[in-house]
Amino acid sequence: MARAQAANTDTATRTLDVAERLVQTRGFNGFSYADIAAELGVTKASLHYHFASKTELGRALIERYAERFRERLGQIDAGGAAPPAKLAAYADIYASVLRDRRMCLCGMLAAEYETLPEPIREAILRFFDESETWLADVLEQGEADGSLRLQGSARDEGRAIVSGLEGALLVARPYADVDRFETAAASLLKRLAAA
Amino acid sequence: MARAQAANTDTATRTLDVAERLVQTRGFNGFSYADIAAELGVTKASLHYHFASKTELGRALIERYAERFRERLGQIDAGGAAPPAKLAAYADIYASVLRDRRMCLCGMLAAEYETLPEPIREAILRFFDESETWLADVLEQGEADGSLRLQGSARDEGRAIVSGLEGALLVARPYADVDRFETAAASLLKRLAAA
DNA sequence: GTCTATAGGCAGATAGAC
DNA sequence: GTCTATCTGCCTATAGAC
Repeated sequence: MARAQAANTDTATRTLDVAERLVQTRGFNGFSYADIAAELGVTKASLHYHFASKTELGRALIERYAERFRERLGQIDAGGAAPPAKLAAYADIYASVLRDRRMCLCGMLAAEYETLPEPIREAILRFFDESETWLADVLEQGEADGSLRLQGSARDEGRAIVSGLEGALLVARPYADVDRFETAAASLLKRLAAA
Repeated sequence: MARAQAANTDTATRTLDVAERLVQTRGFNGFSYADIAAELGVTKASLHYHFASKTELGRALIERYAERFRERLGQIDAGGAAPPAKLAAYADIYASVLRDRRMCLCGMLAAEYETLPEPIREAILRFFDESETWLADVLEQGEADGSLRLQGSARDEGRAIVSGLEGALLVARPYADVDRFETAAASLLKRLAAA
């Protein structure tokens, strides 16, 4: 993991890549070490060398996913767009997940929440909390500069956006219908546009 | 199943009751025949007598769930309330699911969609289709009588409501926070209220 | 309709050689 | 860091007695 490895091709990273896709498409209870091993052409024992337990693998998965999500939020902030455009860019993160025919990693894990070990549970809640905090900030900016009009508190509107987008992903995926998602997302954001 | 059984206490019915709760809380891949058998105090073999395969059990589960959902929609219609009140009653079906600390059965299965056998997949899509059709009707009534104001088509607004409520359930459940759901649901419906 | 017994497979995980 | 081999336990499902 350290040193000058070929960054994206070491076994640990490739394991995370495959496991991430499997969780996002099949759920944490819908794949096994054997699935990953077969796809990478290694044995299950090798995987256990890098991630001692499935719980540890899951924790690492969320951590990397949240970190990348955080980076994308930082890029949106750095772009300096107006609040409505920031919200659209936020929704487009979700759209890109669906175009990959995946569910949001943490949305999927939220469904399985009751079956998951404690370290994973905590990480899921932190992920949603971060999104909600970032959205609340954007919504407050928009209210301040007059580009957005909120009906409830920034916190509550932020929560409605997160859950609205997660639900749009959840339902659109069985239909394999990106338009279905786009329409729901647009309707979600439209109501915040200033009159 | 037929005859004059004590309606709600025969093994088939009790199996459906327990399995339904397990799917709604843990997912289809998160429980086993052994879990149900232990809770009912019978053996796994007995369960297989009533539901030969887990797939058959799942199909029966959705069928009963959809039928009961259909009945509740019928009751709302029979109540003769105005469209905005009908929407609130619809959202309250979801709230009652969350109060039971459950996810919508079909929302849970939507997450696991890719891992599910074909008969179950079909039943999930039919469930969402029915809700969307019913909602589109209510929304059109509301637009006609002036009690609701739609921004998009009735079909699209209906879809946004279904996915918005499913997402609100999905995210609120890990937080075990009914208020979180209520707030998101209210915000979802408020924007349809006539000016 | 429920039971005992069991088949056959896959799960997550570990020991120890290389 | 990857392998072979193996453990233990659970999974869905079936056969056949009662």
